[in-house]
Amino acid sequence: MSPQRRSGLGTNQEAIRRHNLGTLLRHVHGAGQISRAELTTLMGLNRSTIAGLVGELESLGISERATAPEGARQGAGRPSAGVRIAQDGPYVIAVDLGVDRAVVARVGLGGQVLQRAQAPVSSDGEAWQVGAAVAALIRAVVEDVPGSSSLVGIGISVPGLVRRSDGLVRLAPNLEWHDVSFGGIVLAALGLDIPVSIANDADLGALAEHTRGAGVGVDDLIYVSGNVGVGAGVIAGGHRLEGAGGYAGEVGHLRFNPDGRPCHCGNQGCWETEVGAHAIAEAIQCPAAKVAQLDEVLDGFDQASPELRATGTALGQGLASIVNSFNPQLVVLGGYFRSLYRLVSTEVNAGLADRALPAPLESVTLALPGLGADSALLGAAEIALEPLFVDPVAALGTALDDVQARLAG
Amino acid sequence: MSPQRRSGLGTNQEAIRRHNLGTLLRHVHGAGQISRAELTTLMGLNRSTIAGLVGELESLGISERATAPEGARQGAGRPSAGVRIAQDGPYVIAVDLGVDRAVVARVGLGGQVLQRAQAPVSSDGEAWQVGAAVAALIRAVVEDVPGSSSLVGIGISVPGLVRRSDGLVRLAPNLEWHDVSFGGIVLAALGLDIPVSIANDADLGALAEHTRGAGVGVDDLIYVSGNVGVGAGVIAGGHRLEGAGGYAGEVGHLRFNPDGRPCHCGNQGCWETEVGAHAIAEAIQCPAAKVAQLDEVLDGFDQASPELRATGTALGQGLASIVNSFNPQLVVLGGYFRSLYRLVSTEVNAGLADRALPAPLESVTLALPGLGADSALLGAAEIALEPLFVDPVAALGTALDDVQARLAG
DNA sequence: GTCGTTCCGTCCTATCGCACAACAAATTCT
DNA sequence: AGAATTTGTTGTGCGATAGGACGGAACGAC
Repeated sequence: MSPQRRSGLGTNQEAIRRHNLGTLLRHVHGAGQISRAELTTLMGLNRSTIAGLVGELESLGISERATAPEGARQGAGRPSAGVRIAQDGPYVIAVDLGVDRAVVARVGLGGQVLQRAQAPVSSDGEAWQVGAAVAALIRAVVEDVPGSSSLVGIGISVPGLVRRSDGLVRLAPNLEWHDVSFGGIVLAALGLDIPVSIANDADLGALAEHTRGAGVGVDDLIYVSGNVGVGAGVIAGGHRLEGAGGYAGEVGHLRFNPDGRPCHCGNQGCWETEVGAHAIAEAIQCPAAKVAQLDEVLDGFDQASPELRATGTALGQGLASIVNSFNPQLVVLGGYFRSLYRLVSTEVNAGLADRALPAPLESVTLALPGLGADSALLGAAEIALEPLFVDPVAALGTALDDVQARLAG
Repeated sequence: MSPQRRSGLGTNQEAIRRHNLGTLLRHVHGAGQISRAELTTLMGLNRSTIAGLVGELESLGISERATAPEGARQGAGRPSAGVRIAQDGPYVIAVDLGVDRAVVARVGLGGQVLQRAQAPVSSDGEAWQVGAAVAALIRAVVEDVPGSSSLVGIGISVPGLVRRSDGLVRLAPNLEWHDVSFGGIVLAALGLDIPVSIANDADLGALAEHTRGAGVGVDDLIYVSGNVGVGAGVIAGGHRLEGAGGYAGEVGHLRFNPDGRPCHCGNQGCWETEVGAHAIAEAIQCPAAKVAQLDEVLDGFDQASPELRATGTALGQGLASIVNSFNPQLVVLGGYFRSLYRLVSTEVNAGLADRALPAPLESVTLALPGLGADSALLGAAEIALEPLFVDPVAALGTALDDVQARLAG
């Protein structure tokens, strides 16, 4: 997650300071609270340098001094002063657009959800209607913002293909969107002009699980999301795998069974036709109206039917292709796969072990999300916070104060 | 390809110098010759800083001053002095281990093959026999090394799964190797102790094509290699995609046709059973003995049979799964796919267009390797050179002088 | 052919960031 | 209670890049 993927540029001293300040903040953000001594070890810098950086962060109002917690003494010596995210520090708005509902949260550094609101969204709604609904939720969520806090940006998670160059939603099958500039729509509905980042829900799930979920410290992981459609987000070498256009991870349309059912993409037998929500709904005879809440329906089961077990096998076998392709250390099963895996973990594991190559198989683990259903939401917060870790001073400079007043007007 | 994937470390001034010197060298290496003015623009540093870095590189004996080439004047002003790789600069040994032959080359900075040798390798040979053969080739290749040149390391390309933590060859099906420490074997046969880097041939093909082949400037590309087995190397975001163990890109065992032929991996209908060398040999009724030279056999055709065209379709359809998963900007078809694509490009393109999602499809291009059959060889050189770009001073410090004399003794 | 323009290399100085050493402070261990 | 240990603070030094002044080398116009 280091910010630096500079192409071939050189580094000057100004860049050092930016980078070190951003990295320091990233550590504080990741840990919530951390001592200066730990920072010294982690970053490999001198005590005095860390002191200078921490001082700058405090004078920016981002962090504040904290005494070490009671229990955790580890030896002799003067205890190290703690650094923790400030109370009224900068925050972002995170939006998780689902198939049938939108969740909006105000999230501070450290990943804490400070305020939260949600509302149902009709699946046949026009994009501008959804945008208006989201804008209303955003207004609700900034109700009680302290005046000194400033808004850094908005992050939006969308269940669809998002072009990374400009954030255009190319295709969101379940919302029936084609080429929708949803970021612009939300900004227009708010009457604001601040940085908006949009990305695919599975990509953001992977990011959040990597930062503060089941995949902390794991640099190669995949978040497979069952969310009506099936998609994956990939963290490779500690960085998001985006692909040339931003569409990497569309594993739902991996070829699975050439004689299988037709897929909405136009082909036949895509993996999604076997493990997608509609296939599972059919396996458990769930009415079509409740497909969007498939996870809750599945949670109501305590035993798996043979049909459902076959689905589990298909899930495992498809994961094998993913494991062979990406060789992740961890595969996180998100969306309704969370509920499904609880019922048919045996079949999933068997299907995976059956079809994966021995070498990639031995290093991979399946896991459930550490963030529950909030992975994508917190991932949206992460991408909105990202500018702070690249250059804290600049990001705070463009952040917006007094959002509540501006939105009221 | 920037060296910086520092996890969460800070940067000190020493690191700046290292990084800038390495980045400068990387630019010279990539371009062969480049002017200081261009370096100033590319790296965003001051003229005087570039001058200092170039001076250090020259005093290290890595680069030398060059006058600008004749034709290329672009306007008024004093022409900028060129920087070019020194004549007797450091070099590496690159080894490309194929199924039936080994190629060894002495490669200098700039990617120039200075000397080259090859020999057939029996496919049922023990690893130590192959190691001895490779060692003999290495001795041949350092015959005429100038005394002032020093050897930085050895890079080896292997057609199999290589564990990245220690370079162990976990599995090389066509050599029938299991858990072979080939780097150690070669070093023992040479009686030397220098850095050895080993990696999968497709991974190295991707790296070389990215650095100096068909994918220069393309940060998301995939090199699909047909080399008896089928594998892929992935460059994502300008960096190698290695995966947790180093096994990423094993696309030969993607599920393709569940009712298909049995694969040596134990499953049925892997993609490799449709587009692997044995399948193609069958389609063109090529005798089993010539499977290893499939590319030459295919080059003898000038028209494709219906069976071969079906193989082309299968190739394209399988590529669609890869394109959907990785969203590359470029797919380079290496190994015997080079020859195959010349015959059945129509079918490959059609199969890809048929099965890939529109969004990833629109940004992808198929291409032949810019380095011909040398992709993996030059990729092996690249990984061996890598330490020079991370820290030129340190890498030169551990480099070996007078290799010829040491190997003779 | 000469002069002006333009761009580049070289030298010197300034600025900035981190490392280092010395000292003071706050705990733990004996 | 005192020694030992670790950390925060402060002042100094080193090193890397930036910036400006100067001279050199080529191009273009008159």
